[in-house]
Amino acid sequence: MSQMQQVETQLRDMILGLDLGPGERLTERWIEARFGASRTPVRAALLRLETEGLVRRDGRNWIVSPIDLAELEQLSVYRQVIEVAAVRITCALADRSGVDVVEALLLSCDGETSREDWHRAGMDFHIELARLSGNDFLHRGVRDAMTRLARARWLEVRDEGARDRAWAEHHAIVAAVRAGHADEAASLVAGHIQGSRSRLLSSLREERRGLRARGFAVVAA
Amino acid sequence: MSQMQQVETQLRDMILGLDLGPGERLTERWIEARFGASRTPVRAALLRLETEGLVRRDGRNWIVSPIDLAELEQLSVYRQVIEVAAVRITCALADRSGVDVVEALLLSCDGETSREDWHRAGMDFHIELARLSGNDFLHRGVRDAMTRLARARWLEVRDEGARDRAWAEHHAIVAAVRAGHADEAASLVAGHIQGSRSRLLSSLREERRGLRARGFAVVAA
DNA sequence: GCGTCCATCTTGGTATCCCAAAATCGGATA
DNA sequence: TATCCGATTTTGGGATACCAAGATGGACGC
Repeated sequence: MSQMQQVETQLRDMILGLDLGPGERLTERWIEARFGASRTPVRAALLRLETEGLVRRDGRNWIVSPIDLAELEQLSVYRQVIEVAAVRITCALADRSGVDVVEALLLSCDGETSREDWHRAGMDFHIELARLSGNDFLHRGVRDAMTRLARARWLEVRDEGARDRAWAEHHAIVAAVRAGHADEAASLVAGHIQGSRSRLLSSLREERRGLRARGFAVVAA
Repeated sequence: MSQMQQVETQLRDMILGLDLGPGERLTERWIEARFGASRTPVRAALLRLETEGLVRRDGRNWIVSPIDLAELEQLSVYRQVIEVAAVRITCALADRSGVDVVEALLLSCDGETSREDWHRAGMDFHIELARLSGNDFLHRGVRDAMTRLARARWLEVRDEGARDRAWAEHHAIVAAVRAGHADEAASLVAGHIQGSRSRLLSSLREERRGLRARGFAVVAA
């Protein structure tokens, strides 16, 4: 694997894992030293992460993208649009056997599963579900949206109840898709995303002070 | 304007204007010489154009992205999903005065207008229409999709009838959005995109031999 | 004539160097 | 002590040097 890809993935992991706080300044030279690469791959990685929305420019400088509540709201609307469209397309397919793979993602989580793995499986569920549509743009759209949402979801305070409810909704979606019930699947997906959105945003709005105190830039809606 | 941005925009214009044929190989050193910049800005430009889908890697090399009929088909589905969603959102807004700007785009074209300007106005209509929704992700999604479609639309053989019909459909969409008739606007947009898609694809499929003869890589569906 | 193999050239990947602009820090001054 | 100003450092943008891997091509052997 080339150094550029190494820098890119490691930096992405640090950002998504909140090792680098939202709003934190990044210097090319710090990254260079941190990962033992030269500036060329570092700059390439930053350019790619910029298009993913994980990093952005602040004047001449680089910063880790702040958490922007308005952006999260728009993102949820976008997700709702494309995920609903994706399941509708999937329901219209003759071969929907791919749902098994998606269901396996759900079944892989139980009481022993770490918080990290729940988090990842939650993202992958939506990404893989969209992939079943066979439309790369819907798939990539969901993937990009989930990437941008990842840090916020990590920050969200979730009770176990919410997690179990989300998992139940995921199962219901799988069942509807498997049965090919497009309208039902669409409304389940829409409702699920709507619910995630309101929980996420209200949680973040409550937590906002505490997060800023931790040095995390959280931009209001 | 920085050199990187110059290289990026000029290279993009050459690709979209078909001065660089689909499938053509690009070497960093050729671009460097062509634009009088060094490899640093050249590489940055290539990385950004890669995320726009205008350029891609072929092994270790760079090539101008071929025209991929399967991709165009998926792209049209994606467009349909997000553009319909965008006009529905716009129709639900209290203030829809932004449609005037979009309508002005249509009115700026007449018999004297060059083919280039018609082409650009056709793209901008859809992009600006999506922007009215106020959702950045829908807006960017449409912008990216139109960028990827641009070369194919350029290649399409269009009679003046098709162009006028498209313009009439655009006007109808504007009227429906202004009146706030969401369902009507949605079905007009869906129909318009559907029609564009079938005309575009059938035209390209017919032209495919000729295009390949001109050295343009056209990948089948 | 044809295929194979080795020298050579080209290419992208990486490291490093230079530069101009911006930020920073210290000291002089009011 | 507060403030202003300039020297110094730091930063990103750009240019260039170097390298390894892959492509190319021509000579040699069959």
